Amino acid sequence: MTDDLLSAIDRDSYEPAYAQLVRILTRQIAAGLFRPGDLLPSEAQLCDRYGVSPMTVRRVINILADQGVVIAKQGRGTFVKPLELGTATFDLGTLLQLLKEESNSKVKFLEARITPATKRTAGKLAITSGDRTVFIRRLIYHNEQPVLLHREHVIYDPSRPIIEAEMEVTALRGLFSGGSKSGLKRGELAIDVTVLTAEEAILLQTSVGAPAFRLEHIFCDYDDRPVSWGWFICAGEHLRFTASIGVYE
Amino acid sequence: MTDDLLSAIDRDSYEPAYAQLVRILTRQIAAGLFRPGDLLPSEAQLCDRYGVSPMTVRRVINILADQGVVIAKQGRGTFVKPLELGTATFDLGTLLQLLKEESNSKVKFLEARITPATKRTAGKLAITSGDRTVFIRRLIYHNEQPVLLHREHVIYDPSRPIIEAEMEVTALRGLFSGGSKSGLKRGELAIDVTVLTAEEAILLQTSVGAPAFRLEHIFCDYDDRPVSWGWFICAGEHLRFTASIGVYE
DNA sequence: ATTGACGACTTCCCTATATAATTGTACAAT
DNA sequence: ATTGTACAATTATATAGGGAAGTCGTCAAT
Repeated sequence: MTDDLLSAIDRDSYEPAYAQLVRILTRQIAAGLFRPGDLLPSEAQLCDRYGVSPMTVRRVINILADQGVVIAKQGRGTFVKPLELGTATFDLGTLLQLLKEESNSKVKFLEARITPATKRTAGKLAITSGDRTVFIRRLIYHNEQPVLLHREHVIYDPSRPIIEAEMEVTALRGLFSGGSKSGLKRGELAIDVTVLTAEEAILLQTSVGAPAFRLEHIFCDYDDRPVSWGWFICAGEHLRFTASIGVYE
Repeated sequence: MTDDLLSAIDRDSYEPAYAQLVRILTRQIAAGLFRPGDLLPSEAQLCDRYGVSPMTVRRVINILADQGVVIAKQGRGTFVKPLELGTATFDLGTLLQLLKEESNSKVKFLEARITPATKRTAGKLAITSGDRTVFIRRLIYHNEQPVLLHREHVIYDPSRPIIEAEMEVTALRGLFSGGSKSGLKRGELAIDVTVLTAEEAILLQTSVGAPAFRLEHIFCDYDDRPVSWGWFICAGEHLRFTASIGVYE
């Protein structure tokens, strides 16, 4: 208790004042000193209490607010937010970490050929059915073990000089680390569940019917035209998305 | 072009200056005026260009930076970030939206009984095997159709007054909207894939072996002790996680 | 009892200014 | 060639304060 009350900004620290105050308030909330629904001290009070300027306190409140820890209501005060499932966010960090370590991972090209677009592919890429696309299949290994199967359709259009660069980017390495000259503007991702087909099971060296993630992606260029559509298949045993909600000290 | 160059802060607008500038810069980036890797105008230049104070520009840069659109490097400048898969974040918004509309969704209690903890449950809840827990099974309907199956183990310990409140919170409604008096501090979530067992398939009125999401959760109280462990099962056909990366105007 | 005006308090937005920290360059000294 | 120094440009942090806008209670007028 007294520890929390005695906590103060250390002016000699390399840690900026605002960061220290974020830490202090977060810890106080985590310790239960302020519970969900409680009113935090007003900004003026925090200024006096910690000897910082209003702008600094505002900055701290803003940070806590878009961390989702508190919510500030004009004219009323700043309140501690309760635990909400909806605030949980999952990312691809775990998936990508596997592949970041170059040494342990490698990519095997299975196939790359030019083929007319099916109706479905044409729909996804906003082209007309029968237009030519480059179809690519890759197998990504981690520790000598196949983990990801990647299928992708890339628009084949010699009139677009972008294409060449796309192929680079789509070379996975670029996709993950983000090549600077990509010419890609945005992408849409979606996660589905599926069960492995016979072909997929063989490639991924596991059993048919096993549950798997399917990560679909579409990338668009600066004219908002789709350039590539594809998806990764990953057996469930190799992947898990995790998230945390609430306050962590 | 000229449109982008002529764009200015409207002082009479209700939209704050910082928000307007975020919008302006975002649109310029989305339009390809600044490409990945490019250097943005310096903060001083932006001040002159748009007639705002340095603090306001700093706020704008900060917002863009933690949106992942740009990255500011001290002493060098602010750069436009390339597209990176790792920045994609998925949330439970779609899942929860289904259940927010009270009218279309209802919860059916299947079971709630006190039972000794198995080894696995004890491990998850950090109690000793054989301790009593409350086991709960629920079925969540949306539009008269079963969508989610929920299983949960809650610690049964009369000496903890929290328990009573937990039961409230765990009453789903509270879980989603976040009861203010929850007494819960934090939670861990994980998404797995699985295939439906016979029992699950019957309850969810779909077929055995169908792929499904499994959303596991553990909630802890203010002493960091686990209070409840459980998971939702959702057939894949009803759920899809989506995310976007890149710049949206 | 209801309404309306006022004031106290709060968060929100913005300006103006100053100082520190980091980086890169140019140039002189070694 | 390498090193060191000085300088300019940049972002990062912080101070001090003012006005706008929202909320809530008080108190007088109706």
